[in-house]
Amino acid sequence: MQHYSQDNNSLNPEQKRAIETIEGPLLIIAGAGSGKTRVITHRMAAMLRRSIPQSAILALTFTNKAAREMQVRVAQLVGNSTRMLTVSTFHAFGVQVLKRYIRELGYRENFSIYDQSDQAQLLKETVRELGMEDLRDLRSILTLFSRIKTGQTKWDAETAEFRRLYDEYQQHLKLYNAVDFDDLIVLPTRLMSEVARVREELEQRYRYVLVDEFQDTSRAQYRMLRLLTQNNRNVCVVGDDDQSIYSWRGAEYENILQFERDFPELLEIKLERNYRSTGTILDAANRVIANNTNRKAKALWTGQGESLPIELCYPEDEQQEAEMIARRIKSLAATEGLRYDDIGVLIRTNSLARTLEEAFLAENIPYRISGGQSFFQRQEIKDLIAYLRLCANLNDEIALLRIINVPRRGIGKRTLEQITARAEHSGQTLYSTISELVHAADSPLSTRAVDDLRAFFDLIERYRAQLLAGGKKPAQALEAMIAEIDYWSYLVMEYQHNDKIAKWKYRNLDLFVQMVRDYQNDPDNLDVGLYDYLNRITLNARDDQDDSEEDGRLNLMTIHAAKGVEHEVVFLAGVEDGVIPHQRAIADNPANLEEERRLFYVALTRAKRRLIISSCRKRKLMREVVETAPSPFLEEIPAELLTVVEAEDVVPAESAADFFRMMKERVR
DNA sequence: ATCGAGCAGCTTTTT
DNA sequence: GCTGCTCGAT
Repeated sequence: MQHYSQDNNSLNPEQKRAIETIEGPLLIIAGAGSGKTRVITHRMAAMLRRSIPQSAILALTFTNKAAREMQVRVAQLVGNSTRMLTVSTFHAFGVQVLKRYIRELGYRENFSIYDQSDQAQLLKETVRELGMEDLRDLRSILTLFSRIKTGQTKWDAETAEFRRLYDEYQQHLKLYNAVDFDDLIVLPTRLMSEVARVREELEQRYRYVLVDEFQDTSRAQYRMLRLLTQNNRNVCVVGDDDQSIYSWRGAEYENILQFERDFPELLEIKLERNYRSTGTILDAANRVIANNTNRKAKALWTGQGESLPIELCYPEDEQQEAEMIARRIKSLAATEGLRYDDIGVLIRTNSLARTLEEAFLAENIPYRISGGQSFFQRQEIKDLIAYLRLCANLNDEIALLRIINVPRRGIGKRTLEQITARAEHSGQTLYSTISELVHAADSPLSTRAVDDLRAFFDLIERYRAQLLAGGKKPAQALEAMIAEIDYWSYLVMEYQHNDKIAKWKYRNLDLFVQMVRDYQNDPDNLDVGLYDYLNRITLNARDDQDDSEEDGRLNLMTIHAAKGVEHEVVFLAGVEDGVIPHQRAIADNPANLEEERRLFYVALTRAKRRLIISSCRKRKLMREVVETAPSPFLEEIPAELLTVVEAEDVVPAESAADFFRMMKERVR
């Protein structure tokens, strides 16, 4: 398709070397578009050909999507099933380890995984319990907790006031038999360093470890990796410091330097030949990223000669920008025979998506959006999952609190307060307190409250038995439960003004049941149960769509989500000062400017052939329209690589009226 | 116990 | 311009 993409059978000498070096530590610095994925998958295939058993190989990726793709590609290369090969994210791997060994830490195997909204819920509850009125910024507190837990931050005078809250938060997690995302990394690490048997078993099994997107590993992840590999020393990491864009989540590309120190005998290979982009695009990207200090020297080059200039245009506002992009996409599809899925529209923040989506809808362009709210984050789905989670782990208080009165069953604030007080007093979990109250002869609650509670208790007990009993089909049980709790009536009640929403939500429940059914019918999942499914859902929060069914669609995504992706044509929208670099990102720390530049670099290098950048003169941000200036990064692209296009030239007219006037003139 | 009005805070990125 | 939360009224 692309005349300059790499031939399927040929590998350049560096790639070959990377693939054939199987033993010992290996550091691959892989520039954008240098065939990184290709090298990793071929390397794994080479390992298998040398009779290294699948089960001895562990490949760690950054997203679930990347993991799936890698697994498929290796399977294609070896022409065989790769079921015993472990390809997963750090977090999913952590779950596996915890499932096997978490007892050593005093948890049980049916632990729940708390995502950020569960965490926020738990934090709120903890704040309330400690009687701290000052709710302040929950999110920044959670960020602090995360940094404490992963060892990025230590308690100091400034943060001391939250220490008690943190301890309490931790205690609650344990009591609920729940772990948060950071625990998925931190607890396995602790297990490996504190329990000799765990580490021995793991390193005996995983004798060969690969890590993709190494520049985005956190310190905690690196610690885990080092423990796992420092005896075997067969560890291959692949990364590019110029593409490190997750420092806000704890990524430290300095891990590359640490790796060199910890594995001094390593072999370092640089992949600098770019097979993806035209010379123009690559040149622009190189020039931009050269403005960053503190990077590993690297010179990407391509065999490609001259090519299309990068287009730059300045629409009046986001409306005009969106229309321009939509029409341009249509004309590209018509004149150049491009498929919509050859095109990517990249944005810095999710909030920019809406206007673009409207324009695509208006122009009938099928699109898919990655990022944004996931299916599993929707209220109705979270409700259902909470039921399942409670059945799986009766201690999961966050799940219990979510659904104890959803749909309404008469267990209101007062009743709940009484139960909570009692539970706190006796140091027991809410659920066992409920069990006690339901069975007790004398109860401080009214008869009616007890009856309502008993109905709830019985419901959970019954479905718990059904859902967990081997052989029984969870999907059927789930379906029966939805009917029994009459979630439909609940939706009708809640959305009486808008039965469309109610219907839509109910349909989502159906979809969810279908997903559970598909999962339980998949022969690959025969040996796994409800817990595994729930865990998988939590970890798969974002990329949950069936990509296979989405062929032929335009890709609209954040730059973060675009990592590892490439497109023939890339539109880069909203390239304004304050959007990229994002104002918030540089406000608290000017050093973040370099990360914003890397982000811009990643965006540029997604394009193979054509790059179209737009920067609006005005933009509606929050509630008001503000004048915007072009991103300073644009000045870092040499002018001769750019051609400025008038938005009006691309878009026939600003309004329908103008459009018709023009048409008339033409006819005349 | 439930509902609705009014208000606050928010939109940086995600496993 | 939206969501989620609190509080007061029923």
